[in-house]
Amino acid sequence: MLQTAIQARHVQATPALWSAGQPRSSRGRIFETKVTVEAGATIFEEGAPAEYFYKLVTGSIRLVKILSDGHRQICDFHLPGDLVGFANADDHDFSAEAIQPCVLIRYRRKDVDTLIKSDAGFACELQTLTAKGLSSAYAHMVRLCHRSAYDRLARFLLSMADRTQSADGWFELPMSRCDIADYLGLAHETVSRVFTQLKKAGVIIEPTLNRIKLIDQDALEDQLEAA
Amino acid sequence: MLQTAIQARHVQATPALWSAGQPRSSRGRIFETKVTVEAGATIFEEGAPAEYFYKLVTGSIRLVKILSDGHRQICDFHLPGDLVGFANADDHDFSAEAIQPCVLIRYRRKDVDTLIKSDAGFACELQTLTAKGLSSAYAHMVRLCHRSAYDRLARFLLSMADRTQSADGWFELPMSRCDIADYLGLAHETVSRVFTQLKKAGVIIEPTLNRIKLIDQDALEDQLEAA
DNA sequence: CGGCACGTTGAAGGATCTCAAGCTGAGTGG
DNA sequence: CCACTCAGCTTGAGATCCTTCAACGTGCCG
Repeated sequence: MLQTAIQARHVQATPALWSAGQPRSSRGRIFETKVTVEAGATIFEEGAPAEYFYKLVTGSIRLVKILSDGHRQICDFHLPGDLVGFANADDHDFSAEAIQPCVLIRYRRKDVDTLIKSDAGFACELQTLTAKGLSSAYAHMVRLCHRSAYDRLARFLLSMADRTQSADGWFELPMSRCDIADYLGLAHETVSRVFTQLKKAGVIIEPTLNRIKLIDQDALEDQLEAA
Repeated sequence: MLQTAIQARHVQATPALWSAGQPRSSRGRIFETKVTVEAGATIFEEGAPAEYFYKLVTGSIRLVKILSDGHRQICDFHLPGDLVGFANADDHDFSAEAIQPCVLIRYRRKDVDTLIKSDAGFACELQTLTAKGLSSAYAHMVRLCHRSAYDRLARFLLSMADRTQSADGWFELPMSRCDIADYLGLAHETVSRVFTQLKKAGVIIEPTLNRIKLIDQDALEDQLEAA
């Protein structure tokens, strides 16, 4: 079992990690805590009381739910800038697992109301980030409702490219084929098959595992449009 | 073509529709507008500038996206109390269509920052509602990732029962079989087949179309757990 | 009565899942 | 340096479930 190794320290004089240059505080109270976790660590567990929520600074995270039949489902991948663990419920509906080493800013959920009331800038940003999360959740539903495995994977790659690709068009998938399968609602064998199909068709190149470039992004988008 | 027939009037002296008994206002400005739409009307259109967002008071709404291949997808059903049209983007990603006659409270998006800053109670409630939307979006993903049509529909019915059933266990589905199919990523024929399967198995009864009672909700939940 | 929208049912075909086996690369220990 | 192991990835073959196409039923409304 991977043991969670969370190192936390209060942010006293760090450079701008949130919107402001100064750590969020009020009347001497510190509301932000910087947290570091290693790859594979569990940040919070499904079913546990939702004491904290986080903003991801570096690294990547998967939101996992284990279904009663033992299947694993991934509901979201979080990248830097995303809000993590801000669900409605008192308990977490999902586990959050670090795919890579991560740095996060941690907030106490019960401070939310205080923070919103004392800091309108925080309130606005929190609102914007939550709405962004909702918007990306809807985008994922659109992917999931596409019948064909090819469509789902192609659209997933396009969105990952949008989120993470560098100027030369290359990007790195932090997650495994299994993670992708559990995210797209496919068997991992199917994901693998579609990957080779995409490579054979010259749609993508992948010289080493998970290092990817879309050969003709526009053509791929058009193809998905037309289909 | 169904024409949108939106009747709007400023809320001057209505009973409590939002959290407070008084319409939201600040320095003499009115921020809330009550809006009435008839069944089938489009409240806002995919691609249009997102000038307003809404809180649904009565009625039901579907969030629709037309895919490039002509397929229609429904990303969400909204019931009273839900926030509608609060996406991140400047333009709406989806159309919102009234399934039943609806009453909504309308807000101007560009007033959001002002409202958050001037009214902490509003800010907190907005935040809570958005998080609730995110949470229900994740719940829907879990449904969508279930392979079998039976599972998807059964879980959908359970969630609709949770949201809308009265004390005696009966509830009314406001949407058509086609709507459900487009929501669950299934063919409408498949939805129809599973409905008859559920009825023959004695899991549900449906004396008139869309008026439903779950015979043994716990047993159904257990069955889905076990599967 | 006819038209229409919606729902149901049947049959055939196809896409994905499951099970099973082989492959690759990294890490380990002799 | 090589053999071994293990996890993750790839590939193959058959079975299953859903989709598609098509026909029919039902209720509503002019």
